[in-house]
Amino acid sequence: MPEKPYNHQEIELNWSQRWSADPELYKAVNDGSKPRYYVLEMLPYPSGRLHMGHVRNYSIGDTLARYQWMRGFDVLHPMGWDAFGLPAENAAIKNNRHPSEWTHSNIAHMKKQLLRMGFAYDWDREVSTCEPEYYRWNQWLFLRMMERGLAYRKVSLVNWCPECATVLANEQVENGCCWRHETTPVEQRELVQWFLRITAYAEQLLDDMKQIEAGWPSQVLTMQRNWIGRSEGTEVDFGLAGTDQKIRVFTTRVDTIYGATCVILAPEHPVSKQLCEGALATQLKAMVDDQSRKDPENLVKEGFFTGHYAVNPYNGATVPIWIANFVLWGYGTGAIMAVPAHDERDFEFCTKYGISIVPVIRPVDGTLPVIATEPFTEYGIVENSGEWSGLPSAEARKLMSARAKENGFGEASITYRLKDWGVSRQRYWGTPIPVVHCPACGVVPVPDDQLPVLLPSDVELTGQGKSPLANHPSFLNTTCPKCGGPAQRETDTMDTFVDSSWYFFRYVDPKNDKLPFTPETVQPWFPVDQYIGGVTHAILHLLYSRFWCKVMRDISLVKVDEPFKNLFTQGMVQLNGQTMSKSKGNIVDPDEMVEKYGADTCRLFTLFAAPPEKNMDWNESSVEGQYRFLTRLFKWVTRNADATEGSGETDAQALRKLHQTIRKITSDFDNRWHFNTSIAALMELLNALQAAEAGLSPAVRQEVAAKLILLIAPFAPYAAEELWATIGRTGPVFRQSWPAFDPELAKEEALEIPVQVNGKLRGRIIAAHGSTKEEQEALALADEKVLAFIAGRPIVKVITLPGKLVNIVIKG
RNA sequence: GCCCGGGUGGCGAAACUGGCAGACGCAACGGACUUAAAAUCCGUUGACCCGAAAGGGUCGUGCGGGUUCGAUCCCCGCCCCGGGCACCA
Repeated sequence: MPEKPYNHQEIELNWSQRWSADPELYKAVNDGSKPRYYVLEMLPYPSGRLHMGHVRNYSIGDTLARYQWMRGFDVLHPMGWDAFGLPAENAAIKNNRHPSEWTHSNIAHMKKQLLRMGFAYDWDREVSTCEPEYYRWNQWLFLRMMERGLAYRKVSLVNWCPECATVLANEQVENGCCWRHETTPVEQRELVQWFLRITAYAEQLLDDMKQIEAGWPSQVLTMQRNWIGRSEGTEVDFGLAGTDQKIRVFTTRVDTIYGATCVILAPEHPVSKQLCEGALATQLKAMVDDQSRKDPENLVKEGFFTGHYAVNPYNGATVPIWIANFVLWGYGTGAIMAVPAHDERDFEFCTKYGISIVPVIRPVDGTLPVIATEPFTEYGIVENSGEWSGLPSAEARKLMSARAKENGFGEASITYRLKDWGVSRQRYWGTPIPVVHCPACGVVPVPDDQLPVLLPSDVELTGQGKSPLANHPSFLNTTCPKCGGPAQRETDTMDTFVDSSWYFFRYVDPKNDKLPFTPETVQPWFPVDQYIGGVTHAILHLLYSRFWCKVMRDISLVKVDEPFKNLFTQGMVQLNGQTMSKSKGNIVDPDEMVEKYGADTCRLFTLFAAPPEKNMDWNESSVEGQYRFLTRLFKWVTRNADATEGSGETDAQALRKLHQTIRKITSDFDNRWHFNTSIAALMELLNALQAAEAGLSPAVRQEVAAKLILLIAPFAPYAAEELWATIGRTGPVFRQSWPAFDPELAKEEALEIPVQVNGKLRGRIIAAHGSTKEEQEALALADEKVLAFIAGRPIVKVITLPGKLVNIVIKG
């Protein structure tokens, strides 16, 4: 056949249409006849258009999915939409479009883009989290958590803009002010909100890391470990002088408690309010609302004395009670004892306010330090501490905790940095929280058979006032499921991280209307074999998903402890060293490149530019190279596939390169996914084939052409499919077997071995396969160039790695 | 400040982790084809030095030390870039 030109537009549009018209094409068989393989990529937020980060993520996943199909697996490769969220509401307010309409049109557009990229998804399993068919199961699962005490209400602080009279998300607070009222400082308001008790699973989330250690990047596990922040210490009750009241503090250094010179409360601590009257109360409110506290890096420690005193239960010492901006309400007990002699923060604070400094720990090999310019924060020997004096810190901590317990003024305690997950959002575009507030019965869960609690569509979004659902009377007013009396619905919706915490289970059983999914259906596919996504989700999404999985295990929906066996975190796509983002206005749209060069080129380029785990800087200059490569490949295959002439003298050479390439790419897939080197190997192969072309026999031309198509198929599916059809084979190409490599054919004719003299390359010898160490040494020592360098000097020793290297060490 | 990554030609990178530094691609330069251009094809391309040339030599993987026959790779001390955490008591 004559050489054909590579017309990417015609080829890709043709196959794109045929693929879209065939819903069976990418379906998982799911009958157990083949081993299963679940490839999962993080589902996108439908912001409007695909960006390069998506293209990179999905190119990696699609390449893997196609490879696993060719390896004979029954592959599950689904896609969906993380469709609830604030941007839809913002767009609604700005452009007067309904969030639903905005979201659905974005999904339609982005789906078209995904199809155009040639990604092989089983669209029958598409999940969109804003549909009632999906979010009703958020509600159902929420109710199960309520039953188990895992979902509960408590008072918590929210950002409040007095101008809009509404709650703001953290993203809507800019420089401590409202995003739409740049001069209006944001206040903190107390609101009763819903929480999920993830802290109850803190230990399991730590322990079960063992199960996924082998398949997850250690960096991600470390980040999660730090996030959970397990810390062993002691809780101690200080007395409030003149009353029976106690103030509980948490410390990891109870061994330093004789050096405590004040107690400091977080501004939000209830006792703070109690102790502050008049001018102090005003000062307190200002501190609570102070937005600069959210930027700890630049926070200047400030505080004030309450006029009250606390009593140290160990020695009866009376110390002043302060309130300070650096003490966190959300951690420990929200109150600390300050030991300036042995803690840097306390030192800084107490020095500033002239609070006394009492050293009580001496270094193991020294005397009690003079604390003048810096605290001594290490472990040492306890001093000036009554009966505890002389004990090493570690031992004192243990014994003193035990004493607190015995005497009823405290106990050893484990504290986590991890907090319970606040899921209430005073927003419209999210899952309604399925409870009813009844004046008679209190908080009443909506019964399962009344789910879903539907989000009404006719809601006015002004961005002002209370939660939008609270202004919708027919949604708000209902009857109590328990007593039948008039009641009001909860108007908060759920955090969208809820939606993405279990969608990958729903993919397996997406149309189930009895349960979130049937356990037996889902079980064979779990844990997910390979999850792929950005490292940006290393903490929240992945931690919530792990938590959710454990909860579902505890209610017998799933059997696995961990949802994702292997995790791959791709690097970010940057532009000039900066993350692409809307606010920076440096987003690159893939459409242009796809239009000009085609999806295959775009995919190859994305994979070729850098190894997938590394950040890549977007620089289109090398994209031409990928297009040229596909063009050359296309032409080579079409002009060789049914050639009838050729001597065959270069056959062995071509087959050798072919099998070396198969070996190389197979190992890249199975080990480290450095697809940049896989593609480079394919380029080398094509270069070699072009060089050998004139001497190839017809049989080898055909064989090599066919294998070449199979090798490129996971990376450039359109070109591969077109070529496969062009050479008269039956498709689809990604259902063919991945070519096997033959080690004999891949073997080099002879060994070329570098020879060094004193570690510097001085020559090369050609040795036969299977030649001995001695033979190779003899060859090296007979080599002219090598002899010239030795120049008759005495040989100290010769180091030979048979088949790899000879190094001759000489004197001088 | 702490914890991870990373630093290799003009650029993206490779070297499968102690054994031939720079594969593959981009860009650049030279040539062929062309009335011309584009496209395509062929060649050169780390720096410096010797040589008319073929060829040869020295240096070279952020900087400074070390281990080793041999270091981009291991160890010690720095510098720079990226990411995460950061008053977590």
